[in-house]
Amino acid sequence: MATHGARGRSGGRPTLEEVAARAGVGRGTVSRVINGSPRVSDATRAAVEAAVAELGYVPNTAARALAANRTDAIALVVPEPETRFFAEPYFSDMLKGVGAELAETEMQLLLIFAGSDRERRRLAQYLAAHRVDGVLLVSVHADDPLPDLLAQLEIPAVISGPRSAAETLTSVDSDNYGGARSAAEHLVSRGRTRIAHITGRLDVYGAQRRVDGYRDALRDAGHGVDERLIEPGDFTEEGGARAMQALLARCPDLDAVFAASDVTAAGARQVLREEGRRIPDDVALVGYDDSAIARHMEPPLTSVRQPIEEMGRRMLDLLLTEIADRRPAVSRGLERPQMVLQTELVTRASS
Amino acid sequence: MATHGARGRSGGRPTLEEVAARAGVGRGTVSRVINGSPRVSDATRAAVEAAVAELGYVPNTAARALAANRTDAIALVVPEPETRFFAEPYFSDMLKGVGAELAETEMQLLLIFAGSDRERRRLAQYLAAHRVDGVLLVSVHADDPLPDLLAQLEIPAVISGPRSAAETLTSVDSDNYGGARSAAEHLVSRGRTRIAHITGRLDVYGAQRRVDGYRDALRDAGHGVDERLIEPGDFTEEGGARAMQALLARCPDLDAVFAASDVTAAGARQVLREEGRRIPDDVALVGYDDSAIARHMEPPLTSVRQPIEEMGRRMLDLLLTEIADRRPAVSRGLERPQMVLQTELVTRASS
DNA sequence: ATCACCTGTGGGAGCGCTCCCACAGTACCT
DNA sequence: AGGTACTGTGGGAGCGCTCCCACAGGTGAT
Repeated sequence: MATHGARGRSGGRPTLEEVAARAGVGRGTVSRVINGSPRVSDATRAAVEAAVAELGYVPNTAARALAANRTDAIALVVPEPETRFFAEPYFSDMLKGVGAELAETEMQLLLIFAGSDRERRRLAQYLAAHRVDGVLLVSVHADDPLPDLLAQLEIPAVISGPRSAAETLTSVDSDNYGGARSAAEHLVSRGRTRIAHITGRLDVYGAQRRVDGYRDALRDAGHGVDERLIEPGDFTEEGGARAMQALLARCPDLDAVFAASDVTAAGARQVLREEGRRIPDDVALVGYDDSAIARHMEPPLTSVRQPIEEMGRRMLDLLLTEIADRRPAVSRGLERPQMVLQTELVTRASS
Repeated sequence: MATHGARGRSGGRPTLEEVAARAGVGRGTVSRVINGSPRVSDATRAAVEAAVAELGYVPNTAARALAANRTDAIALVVPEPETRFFAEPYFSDMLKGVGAELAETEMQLLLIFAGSDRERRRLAQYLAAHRVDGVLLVSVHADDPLPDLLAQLEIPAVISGPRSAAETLTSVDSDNYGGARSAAEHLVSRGRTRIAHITGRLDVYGAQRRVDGYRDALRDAGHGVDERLIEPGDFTEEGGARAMQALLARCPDLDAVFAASDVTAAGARQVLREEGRRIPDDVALVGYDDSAIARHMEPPLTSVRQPIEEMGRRMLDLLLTEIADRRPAVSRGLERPQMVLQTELVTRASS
């Protein structure tokens, strides 16, 4: 077996050097072919490709990473316990979008949960070691230090819901304001006048924007805003039930509810039913997300659809661009892109 | 800034060399401390650790991987489309077990779906590049070529359900035979005499073993086995419904059904209900997996519990051992461990 | 005093790539 | 003929580690 090098290798994987020897060219040329550089003649390229095929050459990722100072991997970081990840379709849809887009590339996707303190410490260590070229961040709360850590380490990152209007990271979001507004306007157009809102977690910026949209829609419709019709929730089913109880106790005359998520709406529905209110006859109900829950609810739930898969795809696009530009946009003095995708109201029997 | 080396570096991450200089020791010594070698004096170790802390040194994974020829990463390969992964609690439980055990180590877990042909080709490439030190394989069908590829590449691997009694890979499994047997015996003890079985996909070895357990239990109870009471399913809800219809048409006198999964049982329940059979009064129903579905079914479903999380933990244990031994067990002439975990029948109102 | 044998340490060589400089060859101007 | 500019190519240097050989210094036997 014709190998060179001092340490006798035992017929392991072929190296660039061996491919070069076989093709009768230099190391640099093989590298150029492997990496798709245009500065190679057609004949040479063909010879190299033949040698690669004959030897079954596969580049050594570690060597490449060391020499080129990149990893060809990106992380999808979910700052939640795994349980929530599996429970909420939001995440799997996002993953699907990212995965689909990523299949076009040579990049590797890592899924990292950072729900517990321990996991977060691990993640920090991981990022400090620069084991990924970029990070996709979903579901981040307003006070999360993760984005700052990323900025400090100069790791390209894209966030799925900005933390505030002044988000410094590149972000992709759906139009929470517009979505909420369309839901409230829809209820107004159905002749409802006492429209309540169960909010999401208010430390999530998008939840605040939904409240804004709801408020503005009612005000512009000339209904005015009754603050007693607004009850905070937390995106969960129990939170929705709790809020619904509070609302019914406070305003028994309400005739519609706009919930900040489908899961919240499910909790509200349960309480409405127990209290003998018919949906939609007595109380119209609208949710947010247009998840499977909405379609399977009894009656089927009107809901605001977010293009989550597309958000995933766009996030990846933006991240890859940032990585290609090799620096976070801010350190190049550019403004961070803030992409906002439109929502769509899906009308069903509940309203 | 005190850096050496020809290519002027711009104050990037500290290297081993810099830590060594700071601690006043050699490169080798720092490496020994980092890797926990015992051959270092306490004083030196302390000095190195101080330097590491001061400089915020984090080892460069790529360099380590290149020099040591390992990646410190393992893959959990799911030969299914992502959709099924999220739909079936089996996978997330398994992931939880693996994740918990892995948190103890420095290893990185990759989640890889290989449902489509395209994804499988990608995976093959990935494995050929030896980008992971080992592989955890779940839900593999009898004719899957993946295990052979792994063996050929000499990548340590552990499989979650053996493909056959002659599985060549290290495997972890629950006692499908015993689990099915306990389910059937339970129905017998409840006085049922016409006990049907809806099987799983029969190209999955575990599904076959469940049929065996069912058969033996009935035979040993002196009931004999009526082959018309066995109907093939495929672990899905639709499959369960279809099989239930066939069974009712063929054997209207059946008084119990043992389904190969909870999801299958859910499909069967739907049909039984439509046909006006009461559960458990007319027909007793038993499932398999003891998933959330079983607890939430109406009536709650008796089911065979598999310790899936523990299976995940055990798989990881075995894999890490094999990696530490640095060769797949078979090439060292050892017999592959075949670990089998016990199941437990959880009795509820459906039987 | 000599030898053997520990423990702890330093540093050369090498892992398999990419980057980049150097240079041969060709083409097209002055 | 000489200059300039490009294309295609080879190969040195270096990425930041681990591995391992060499060796200093100590200890206890002969």
